[in-house]
Amino acid sequence: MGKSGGMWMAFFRGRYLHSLDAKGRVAIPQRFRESLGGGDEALRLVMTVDPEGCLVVYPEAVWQELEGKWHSLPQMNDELKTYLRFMVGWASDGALDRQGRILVPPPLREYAGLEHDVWFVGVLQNFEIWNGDRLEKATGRDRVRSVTQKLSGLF
Amino acid sequence: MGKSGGMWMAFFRGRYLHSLDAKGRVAIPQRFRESLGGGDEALRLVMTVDPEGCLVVYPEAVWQELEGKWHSLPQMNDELKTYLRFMVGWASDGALDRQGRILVPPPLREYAGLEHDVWFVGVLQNFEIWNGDRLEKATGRDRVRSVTQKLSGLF
DNA sequence: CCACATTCCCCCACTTTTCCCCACGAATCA
DNA sequence: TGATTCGTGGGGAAAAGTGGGGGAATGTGG
Repeated sequence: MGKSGGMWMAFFRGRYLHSLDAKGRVAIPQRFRESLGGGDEALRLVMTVDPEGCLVVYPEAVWQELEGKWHSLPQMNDELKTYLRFMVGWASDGALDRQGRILVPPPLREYAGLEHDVWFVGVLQNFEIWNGDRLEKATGRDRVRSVTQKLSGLF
Repeated sequence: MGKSGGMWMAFFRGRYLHSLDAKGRVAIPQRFRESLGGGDEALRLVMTVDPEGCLVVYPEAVWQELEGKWHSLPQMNDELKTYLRFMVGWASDGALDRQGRILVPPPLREYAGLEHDVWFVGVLQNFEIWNGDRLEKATGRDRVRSVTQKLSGLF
């Protein structure tokens, strides 16, 4: 399922409830691990923050692409600097341990308000890690309905 | 009827009452299985949620087309992010087991309020899975009547 | 340069979930 | 009335997630 199907793009989909243990570790959903990297090698990733109040996780390759874009931008204005201070300043790169877990650094844990229960949410190219209450607010039906209305013209 | 008639399009039609077992599995109506995939191969599908409070199931091919469209849009847009968090964030892809059943992941089960009895409703390109009470409310005559009036110009 | 504390990561053990298989009963059709 | 199809239920192996002990690495303060 989702894995060897052939031309099935390696997108992240779905939501999973996992638990952050006392050491600050959390297991990446198996489904996401499959989308993370080729074969059974490194599985490196980059984690940073999102203004919505959650963490965002990119496969290393995707992140590098982003950095390339930022680096090649013509001029460095204040807005870009603010943006980079945010995205890059919070970024933490790492790898999965042998049990498929990552260690969430304390500052990121605090930023996203992560306690014991955390939600993983796949959004195609990357996935997010949420505090349950915040996620609920961000995906409430009322909000989704209005957004759906606006976007429905696009497809 | 409906099935082998020749140029009969493989749309989903009709409603069926099935039961979710203790393990969260439910059999896909045979009629729907026929419309799902070519021949007797994979029969892969993607299940997600609808703001109305039910689940939506797409054949894999239909879903991929949607993802392709989303993927081609500017990913930094907040509204798109909210939309993806909803549609993709709830998505679950899988295949039928040997008895033609799917496993409904607990979060989706809870979202749609699915207990033992669940309704399958075909709506052309995809089909939905409903809690009985919610379905009744969503398809009440009064509501349908007013909607029908609004649409009457379209066909 | 050397204790000491802290952090991180490996390994192991346990519980829960998922999935594959077989079997039964009702309905349908010949 | 026998055979086939379809929906339902459950056993059991495999996989995935969780928690904790302990050693290596890192960093800090004398």
